Order: sequence, then structure tokens, then C-alpha cells
Amino acid sequence: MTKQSPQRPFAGTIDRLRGVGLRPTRQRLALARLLLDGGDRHVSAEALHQEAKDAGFKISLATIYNTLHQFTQAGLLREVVVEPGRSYFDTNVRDHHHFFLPDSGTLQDIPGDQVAMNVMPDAPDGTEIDRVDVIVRLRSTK
Amino acid sequence: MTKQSPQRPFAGTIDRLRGVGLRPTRQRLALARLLLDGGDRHVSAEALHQEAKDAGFKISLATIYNTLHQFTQAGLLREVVVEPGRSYFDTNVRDHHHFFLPDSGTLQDIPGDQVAMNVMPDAPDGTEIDRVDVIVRLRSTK
DNA sequence: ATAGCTGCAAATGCTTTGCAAGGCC
DNA sequence: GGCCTTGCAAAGCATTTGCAGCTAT
Repeated sequence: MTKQSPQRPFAGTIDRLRGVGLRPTRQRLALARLLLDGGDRHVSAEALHQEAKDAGFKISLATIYNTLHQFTQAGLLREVVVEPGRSYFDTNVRDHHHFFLPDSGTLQDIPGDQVAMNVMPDAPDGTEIDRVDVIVRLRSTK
Repeated sequence: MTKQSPQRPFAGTIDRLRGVGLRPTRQRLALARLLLDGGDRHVSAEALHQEAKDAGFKISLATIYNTLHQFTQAGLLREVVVEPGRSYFDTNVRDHHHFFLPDSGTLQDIPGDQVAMNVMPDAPDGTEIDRVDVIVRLRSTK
């Protein structure tokens, strides 16, 4: 539990949103608390929508999408694409990579030090490397 | 140009399809020739459909999708997902990775020896590594 | 002959958009 | 007050599916 000022509930979260230029509206606050307070998570828009409803927040799916993209642009989240038509948002924005388990459609962080590249490619002329995504696709051994 | 027997046009392609357990139908042959005869390519279903039409083949988009997936399952192609709702099929099934240029929505092979992982993660219990996808996202330096 | 394929059109699933109403500074 | 944000429903897009008719073996 993070300590809160009794005068300004969720002051930390509010300041964090302001800090990235987003107005701390009711919906953004709710999602920020669901996403950014806990540990590392991988959520789909649909799952987050469900979770918000379960938590008693009223919020439309369109707003979920808007907010997820705003958070991503602001650097609070990272988008991970694994399958066509299935995209996840990762609350862990540190440098790390992913396991993907097709059976459950689930994503899992790979501890940062467990993948390392010893040769990096040269970016083509006129471009530079924005980021490197590594997805290790697993298969169950049955 | 690959040499063909005058008695069995496209014999090589036909045998290749048979070899992976696919009946060499008119449509599969057409797509196989478009995809597998040339060099390395990254095609979307839509683009391939257009290309087939331009080449004078009649083939429905549904069949393009079916065929691309069948070829992928058979190991003749590899699917690469870069963005939600945008997936490419790569005719290069050798071990290699990709540059992605968001501006043009374009994919480009990274020469195999230009990316190497020196630490591989341990697969979680009950699973093994199927394959590793590395996507180097570029940004233009303007 | 028959199992497998294809084409069409409709259906699906996820995501985006347009716009009127509401909320934050 | 004014601008940003939200919600809803409709639209959009890529992809999949169901099924009747066709085709390779």
C-alpha cells in the first residue's frame, strides 16, 4: 500500500498523470490505479474493461482504448503484439522481453538479464533503432 | 528461371506441394509460384491477392488466407506480426530476424549473422522454446 | 467416386471514429 | 467559460467461417 495524503487522495497518481501532460480525470485515475499501482501486468483492452467494471468503475471500452494509447504514448505502458488481432499492454516499461504461451494466449516477462544480444544490427541509412522486441514463443512439452 | 520439364510444367513446385501433403491445385500452384520461386519477400494477404489478380489469376481472398496458413503450417512460410491487425508472411524460413519501419509499414530481413543472442532464457516448466522472434523497430532520423 | 478445395457472402472480433453531452482547470 | 474528455453507437478493417459447387486423384 502506498501512503496517501488524507487531503489529496491518490495524490501520487494524480501527479504522475499531470507529469505526463494528461488531465487526471475520473476514468484515467481509475485505470492508472488498476494498472500502475500493482506489480507488472499484461492486459488486453477487453480484460481491463472487465476488470474496471468488476471494480465498480463505469467506463466505456472506447475510453479504455483511448486511455491505453495515451498511457503508452506517455511512456507509462508498453504495447506488445503477439498475434494478429491480439495486443497487450505491459505495465513494465523497463528494458525486458517476453515469453508467449500460445495455449493460454498468455504473456510472461523474461527477467532482464536472461536475454542479451551480443551483436546488434546496423540500422539502415536514415534510420535509427527505436527499440528491440524479443518474443520467445513457447510450446508445451506434453 | 528454373528449368522445367516440357512434359510436366512446374513439376518442381508440384512436387514441393505434394511433399508437404498439399494437393497441387490451380490456386496453390499459382501462389506457390508467386511466392516461392523468387527471392525473399514479405507479403500481406491483401497485397498477394492484388498481385495474383494482376498476374491474371482468379483467386478469392479467402483462399489466399487459407493457402497462406496452410503454407505456414507446412513450413514453407513464416508469419510475422508487427502491429495489431497487420501480419506478414515471410518467404524466408531460415533463421533470421526483422527490421520494422513504421513509416512505410515495411519489413526487412536482418542478415542472420547480425543478431545473436548470447544468453537464452530458461523455458518455464512444462514448456520448451518453439522459436524466437526479434523485431528491431526503427525510427527515421529526420 | 470421394475426399479435399474453392468461392462467395455473411459473420466475427478487435479497434477506431464522429459527435453530442459532460467534467476539469 | 472554454477546451479537453467521455460515452455511445456506428463504422472500419483484417480475418474467419459455412456451405454449395467444383476438382484432383
